[in-house]
Amino acid sequence: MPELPEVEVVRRGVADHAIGRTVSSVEVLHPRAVRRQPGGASELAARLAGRTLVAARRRGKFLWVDLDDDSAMLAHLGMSGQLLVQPEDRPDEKHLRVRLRFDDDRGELRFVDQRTFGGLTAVDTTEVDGERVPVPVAHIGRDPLDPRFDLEAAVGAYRRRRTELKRALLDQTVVSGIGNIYADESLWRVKLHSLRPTATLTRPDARRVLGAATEVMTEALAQGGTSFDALYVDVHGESGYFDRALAVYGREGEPCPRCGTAVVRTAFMNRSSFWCPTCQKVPRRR
DNA sequence: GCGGGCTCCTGTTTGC
DNA sequence: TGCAAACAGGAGCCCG
Repeated sequence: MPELPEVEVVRRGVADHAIGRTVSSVEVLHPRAVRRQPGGASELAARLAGRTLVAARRRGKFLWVDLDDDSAMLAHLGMSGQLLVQPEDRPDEKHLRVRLRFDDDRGELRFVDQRTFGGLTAVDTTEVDGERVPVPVAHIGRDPLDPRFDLEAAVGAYRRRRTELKRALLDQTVVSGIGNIYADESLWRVKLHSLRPTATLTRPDARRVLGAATEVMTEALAQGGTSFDALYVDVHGESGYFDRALAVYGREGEPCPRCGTAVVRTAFMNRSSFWCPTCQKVPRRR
């Protein structure tokens, strides 16, 4: 699943292969990929045609390209989305959803998405906290890799919440970029339980868990970078992120790398949490 | 305003 | 062997 590190790899690819180019046409092959676009496929095509891509930017798991008219092309990869720069004569991918052609012959940009949780939209931008961002991103918090990320503000925000720690980590409005995989890995690193009430977190606890999230995503980014192929804007998972050093995620029944206790999986918000029952004590009061 | 549960979707895996 | 159910999960939306 593309989380922050994978989206950053894609952003770099878009920056290298698509910036400075001018869109000539847009073809939508699946309406669900543009379901968040007011006006649908025709509106997306109308807003993008003739526009030049100015800069590739990211906040958390949201990726966008600034256009030369102060609007933006916003992409979210969802669970299975990819942005690929492909030669025009390359056969269409099975799950190709949107195709952007340019007014040059350096390949087309393809949005490919098997499970269609992702999407592409052309949107207005707005000023938030001294920075122009797409309107649908206005409520998304800065991610820990953002130079302007405010750690102490995030620590305070977590401690004010009346919820459980993992829920808070997955909430993109406070701190963005952390998904299910990195939430579990971060909690394991600092020996905290996913159900720990955020109200009982000490400031050092909150700093440690955010520090761990930053650390694990930085490490994954370093690995994701190595799988980058200059021919593609590549986020195809298989090669890139299965050799990540995951301690607990997806490792039910395997020994905890720290203490050897079998990793446990529990249901959480219609998905899974992986954790070590020895290192991560269940909070007494919930 | 905030918290929490539901929903969307499809290929793969698991279980009977 | 074959079919059906479970599973994966980000984020918008709606309700209390």
